[in-house]
Amino acid sequence: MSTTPVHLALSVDRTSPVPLYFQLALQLEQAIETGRLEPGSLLGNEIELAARLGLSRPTVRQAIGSLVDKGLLVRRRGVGTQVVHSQVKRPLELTSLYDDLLAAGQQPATRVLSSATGTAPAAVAAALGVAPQAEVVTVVRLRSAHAEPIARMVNHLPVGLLDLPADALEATGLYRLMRAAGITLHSARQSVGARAATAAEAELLGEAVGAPLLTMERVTFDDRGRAVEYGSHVYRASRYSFAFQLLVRP
Amino acid sequence: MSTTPVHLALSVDRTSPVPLYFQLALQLEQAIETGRLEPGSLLGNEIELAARLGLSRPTVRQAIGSLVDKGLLVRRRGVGTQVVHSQVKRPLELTSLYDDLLAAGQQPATRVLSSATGTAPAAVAAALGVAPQAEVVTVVRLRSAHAEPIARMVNHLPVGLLDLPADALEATGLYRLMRAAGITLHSARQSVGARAATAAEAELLGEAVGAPLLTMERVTFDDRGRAVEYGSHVYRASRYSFAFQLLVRP
DNA sequence: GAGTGGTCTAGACCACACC
DNA sequence: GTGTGGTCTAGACCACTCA
Repeated sequence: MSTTPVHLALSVDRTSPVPLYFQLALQLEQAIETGRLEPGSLLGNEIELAARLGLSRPTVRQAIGSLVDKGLLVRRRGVGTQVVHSQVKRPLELTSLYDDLLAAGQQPATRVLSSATGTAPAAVAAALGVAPQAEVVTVVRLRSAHAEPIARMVNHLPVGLLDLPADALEATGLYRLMRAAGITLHSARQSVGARAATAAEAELLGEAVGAPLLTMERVTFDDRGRAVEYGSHVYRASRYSFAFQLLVRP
Repeated sequence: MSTTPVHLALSVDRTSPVPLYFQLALQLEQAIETGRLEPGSLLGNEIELAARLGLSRPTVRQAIGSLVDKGLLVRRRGVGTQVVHSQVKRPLELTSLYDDLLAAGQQPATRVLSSATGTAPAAVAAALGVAPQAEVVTVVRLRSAHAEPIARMVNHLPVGLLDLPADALEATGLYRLMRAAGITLHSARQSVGARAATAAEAELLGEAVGAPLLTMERVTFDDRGRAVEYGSHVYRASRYSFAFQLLVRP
């Protein structure tokens, strides 16, 4: 007999267009986040849960499985399904400096330093997977928060992919513009390092020459496999660092 | 009628203890990696694939779904399942410097500079979630490749979790020791930044004072939610950077 | 309209953990 | 031995895409 350790008010609405497994996953996730489902507590077995909700077991498993993938639950054969103890925030996402700053309660501001179309340098063309002398749009932006410069961001995009009016770029982030244009971001390959600031960078960012800068290069692909953006950014190490959570592959 | 765009030699062995969906996923993944399934090609519909292999559709879906989660395939309703164009290597894993260097063909060498048990500083205790004056093991290592120093790594672990003989630490990586001890790593929260080298760091790593260093702090949790390790590492920016691929959450 | 993936059901047997 | 998750089946209907 199962002990049904927690009595949650779970229910599904079969008239809703939202998939049943998704409704259940949503409610479980909320119960975990609000603490109604305590860390370490057992969820009760899948069969009983399915019976209680009038669902089939595969549907319940699909809901639970999605939360296991998110790292919120852990399944143990012969034991049961438990809520993870550690506070999993969110696994690493395609971080957007704009959104990061917003989330941190800072007010991001952007100044477009230049925006031009021209032939791609060899390294950029290779990263984007376009012909060596193909035309690309190059945008250089200075991102600040609280009137303090944070980063210089250089982006290259294939021409014709997206309109990039300066006022839109100064009002929001590049990824938001892409998503709004119907581009589905799929994956990115990125590299994070550090180096000393050049004279020009020091001047622009208000650091000393030789000050440590955090660097990131990133190629982003959409779901058709097209490279949609190549970025090469430098951040003031004194003002910014990347923080993220990641899950170990099972 | 479906066009069956690719003729793959797929088969499953029902006498094997390996799950059928996993066998299929493995073969599809291999076909993608070797190029037999070309980027952009359609996989053929799930029903037919199931019939061809003598499997049920849910089993085939489970195999395909696992590759979609890995970012190797993209499903489009009404269209089919396609191989992604971009070469997805592996999503971000819990990177181990030891394994990174091995994979890069370098020969990692480790020197244990110190290893001691003592009361945890407040910041360390907070990160590990142990009592403020609890005992922790602190290990300091110098990691090199090709006789060139790469990083200084400082790790704190709860006492009693794991035996850490110096010779084992010099022969392999910390995470490998943990896994071998039956610890299942689950998630990690980490932060990557940069700063200038102190005199001691410069001396140890063979850099100039003030040279840019890449820093990483990381707390790692096991599947029971216990913090099993807190690390604070510095890398020579001139010799190392983090490269990884990530998937956009769907 | 034809073809695809998305969702869902009601069972079944197995492998593993724990008592 | 008992209870759990892990795997698998053979269907079904729906929603979306594209011609």
